[in-house]
Amino acid sequence: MTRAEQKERTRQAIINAAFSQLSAEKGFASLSLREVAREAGIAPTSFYRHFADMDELGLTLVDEAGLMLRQLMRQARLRIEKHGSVISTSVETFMEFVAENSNVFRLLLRERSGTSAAFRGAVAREIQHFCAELAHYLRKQTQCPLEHAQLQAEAMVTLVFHTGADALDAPRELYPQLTKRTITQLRWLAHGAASYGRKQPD
Amino acid sequence: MTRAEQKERTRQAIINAAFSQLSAEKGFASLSLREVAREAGIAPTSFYRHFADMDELGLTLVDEAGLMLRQLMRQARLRIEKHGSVISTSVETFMEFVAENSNVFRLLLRERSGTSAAFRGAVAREIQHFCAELAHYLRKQTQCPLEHAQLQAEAMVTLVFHTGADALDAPRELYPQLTKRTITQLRWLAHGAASYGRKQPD
DNA sequence: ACTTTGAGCTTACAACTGTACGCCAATTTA
DNA sequence: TAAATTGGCGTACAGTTGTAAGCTCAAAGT
Repeated sequence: MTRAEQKERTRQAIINAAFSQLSAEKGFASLSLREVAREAGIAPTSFYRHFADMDELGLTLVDEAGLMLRQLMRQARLRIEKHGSVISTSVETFMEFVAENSNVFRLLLRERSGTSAAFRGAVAREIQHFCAELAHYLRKQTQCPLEHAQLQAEAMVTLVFHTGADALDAPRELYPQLTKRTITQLRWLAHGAASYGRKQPD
Repeated sequence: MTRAEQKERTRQAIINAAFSQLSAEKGFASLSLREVAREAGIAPTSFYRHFADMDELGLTLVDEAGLMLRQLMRQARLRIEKHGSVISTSVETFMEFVAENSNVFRLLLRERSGTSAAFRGAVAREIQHFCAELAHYLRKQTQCPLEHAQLQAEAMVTLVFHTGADALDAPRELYPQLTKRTITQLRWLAHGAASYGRKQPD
């Protein structure tokens, strides 16, 4: 089985090479097959033994990023159970994620509005997962109608993601301020949804 | 003066060529100087008589887009004075803008998280203008503290922009639904900010 | 032990990129 | 009218890209 093992290893080398070449100045679109192959330590044409396309690589990266997103949510839930305060804990956890995995978050952020419909769809699906889980959680907590919860979850995720995007261009010292602002926005939203909801059920 | 006149004309030809080559599948980054020159009807090297760089062209495009954004806000205000309902009128006006100028909106959306710091900065500035005007308006209307208004305006713009992004990939039939959802989110936010604000002034 | 498989390599090519250089011709200036 | 300026052109070059074709050779299958 050393055969398949070796293959998987260079496959990972390719994926790692791609991730490590992403940066603030370089998006996936401006990544070239040859560059990736070079950094992965293989010949350009060997790339095709693992991926048919750069697009296929990209979708793999998005999948991996989505996986990390789900881990993030799990971690947030754990912290909430211990620490209590739902909103602030969530935002803080998310900001940590962005700080420590900026390349991963940037990938999601960019390809969400990128030039490939397949990429956009993949990212949208990952974020939708995220929203759905959050909505489920909200519904348990506030016992509001499902559609309500979904709409609120979507807005929350939108606001948090936007803050994450700001964070990518901000020095670390500003993170507390960004976090605080976002927490306020989310509290407003939650409060409004709770009290306004009754007057306008649909 | 036919000299400068002619120059300005081909300059506009370049700008138009660039705009017309933007699409869902093609972002500014994947635009080539030669392609743009070809569509503008000039030789590749003639491009340099007008812009030092593709980047310089890009910043010009962003400026132009920002200008349209400000026109949009003016139009929204006019409609509000006639029609009343602030939130729904704003969202509807914005959705029309996105539908009719999708390439312009896409440019802003993409370069906001693009690979050029200069671009990101330029877009951020345009959106900040947008937010500031909205904040000014909110403050007049609700008489809340300035920081409050800015925070709320920022959240509103974030939510509306995000809906615009969704709209780019959605068939026209879904626009009313998207619009309705966003209006609800904005109402929640406004309501929450108004009532929650007193309890937590800062 | 023999054959098949397949990951990885080298070489090669055609397409495209940005841009340096120098010329032309028409407008503008002196 | 003579000189200077300048928008536009054609040519040319070096670099990069994706990928096709065919080889090698060690592991896996028989």
